[in-house]
Amino acid sequence: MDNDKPRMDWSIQQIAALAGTTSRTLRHYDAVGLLAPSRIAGNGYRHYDDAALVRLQRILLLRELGLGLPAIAEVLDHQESAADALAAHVAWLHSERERLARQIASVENTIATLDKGETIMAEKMFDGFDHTQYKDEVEERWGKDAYARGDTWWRGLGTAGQAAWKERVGALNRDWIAAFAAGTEASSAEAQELARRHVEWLTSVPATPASAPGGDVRGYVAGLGEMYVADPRFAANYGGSEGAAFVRDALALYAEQNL
Amino acid sequence: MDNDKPRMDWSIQQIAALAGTTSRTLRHYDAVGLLAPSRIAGNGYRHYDDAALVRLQRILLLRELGLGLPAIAEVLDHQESAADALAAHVAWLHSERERLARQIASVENTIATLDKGETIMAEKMFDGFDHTQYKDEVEERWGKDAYARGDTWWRGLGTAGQAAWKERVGALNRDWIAAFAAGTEASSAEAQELARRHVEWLTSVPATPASAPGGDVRGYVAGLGEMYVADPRFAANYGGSEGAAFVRDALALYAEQNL
DNA sequence: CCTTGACCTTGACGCAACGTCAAGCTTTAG
DNA sequence: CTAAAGCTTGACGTTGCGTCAAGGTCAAGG
Repeated sequence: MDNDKPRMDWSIQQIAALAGTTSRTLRHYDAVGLLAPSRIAGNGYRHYDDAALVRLQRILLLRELGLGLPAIAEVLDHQESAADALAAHVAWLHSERERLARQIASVENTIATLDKGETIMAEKMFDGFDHTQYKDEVEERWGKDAYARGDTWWRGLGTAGQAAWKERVGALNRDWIAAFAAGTEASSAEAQELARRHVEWLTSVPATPASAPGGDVRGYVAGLGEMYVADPRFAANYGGSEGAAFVRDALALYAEQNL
Repeated sequence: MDNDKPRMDWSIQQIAALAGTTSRTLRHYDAVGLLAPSRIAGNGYRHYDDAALVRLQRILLLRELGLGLPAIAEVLDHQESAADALAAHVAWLHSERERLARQIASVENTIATLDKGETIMAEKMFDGFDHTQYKDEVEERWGKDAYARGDTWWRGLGTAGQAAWKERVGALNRDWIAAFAAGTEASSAEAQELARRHVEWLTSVPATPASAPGGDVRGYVAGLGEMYVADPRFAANYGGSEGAAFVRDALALYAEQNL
């Protein structure tokens, strides 16, 4: 008879205990407009009824699933179809998990390197990179002038600058290898971000057409990718020919879409 | 000849570019004591040398691997063996990845539930147990004093204790429902084990006669079983009246044989 | 009437790691 | 000489509350 409409009236502590949260959280939700008290007494005390409890339960459920408070508000207030919101959320969760996988690969890679060669990172992080080693290639492909300019730039860096630059290359290569080892797609956002970094790196070297004012950056990047695959010395930097192919594909796609 | 001792001196922007980061980050590292400039000019400008660059490179490498700045400082300053720190870190990464996996499963589970029956997550209401909701019943059946004691006990648990307790109730109820759904007999070992857990749970609540020193535990348990069937609010916790009847029978048998 | 003591209120800082203005001084290029 | 860079410190914003801090409210007890 009188239980058809349960007229509940809880204090902030009580409803917090009922829902398994804290009063601070309730005040926070009130502050951000996610859950207002059903009633505020003359003394300023917050009071909640059963409708508020239902909403609170839903909020906490969605929060446990990892949604942010704004997203929760979207679902509860503006008919944002919980299923859709959760579907989008689960996609984000998957990408996060993949990111962790890559980072794990990267860290384990670094640990292995540390265990093997005790050379702590930085010094000869990238032993495979000897500037003059590619003198002939550079001259042949992009002209003597290019090499001369590059050489001047390189020696101008000083040993510290060179170490820094090599370290940067090493980090980039490690990330490429990690991404490849994790089975990342060349078209994925991660691979494309690597491609962006790669191009950024290329254009920072004044010895290449990529950094020339009117240079054909796009064609240069594409050609470079092919060289990575064809030349075993380069391919070695990317985990062999397959890894290099992965780099090439990612670079090609990036060049096509962004350059 | 002259390159043996590189005497470098870069501005904040220059070293930032060399290392592939921003000047803001450099100032931040200075502020938190992770990397101080090698020199500060009379005009207040920060200047960095090659030693600072090496340190910066190491910082950025470790940061890319996901370490926090305090952890990085630990590694760089107090011989914290990079390999050990990274090993601990990779363990943390794995646990995070597993957590994401569980969350993904949970979200997909919820999505499936939403797709099937549109019963939006209201079912999870009350976790099957709302303490104050049954105030009247408790007072009527076992006296006002009992409710007061129970309420005191309940609030004395603290949020953590309450959450744990509710989780326990939830697990018990889920197991009851699962057993009922599986067609388990009330007299079976499984059902009797559930009944034992149920009584154990009841006697842990000081608000009931079950936990009183000379209380009539047996009669209490029997009466409680009847109430589960008669009261739809309780019955709902056990999969409807039939499920509740199953619980009642199992409890009655257990009380008869063991109490 | 006064005092606890429990419960309530509104601030406001802290956390991680910077991004992003903002206001103002210095140096360099034209 | 002036405008454009480049530098400085200062401070807010981000995510979701935990954690004091200072003080008002209310029922019970001396």
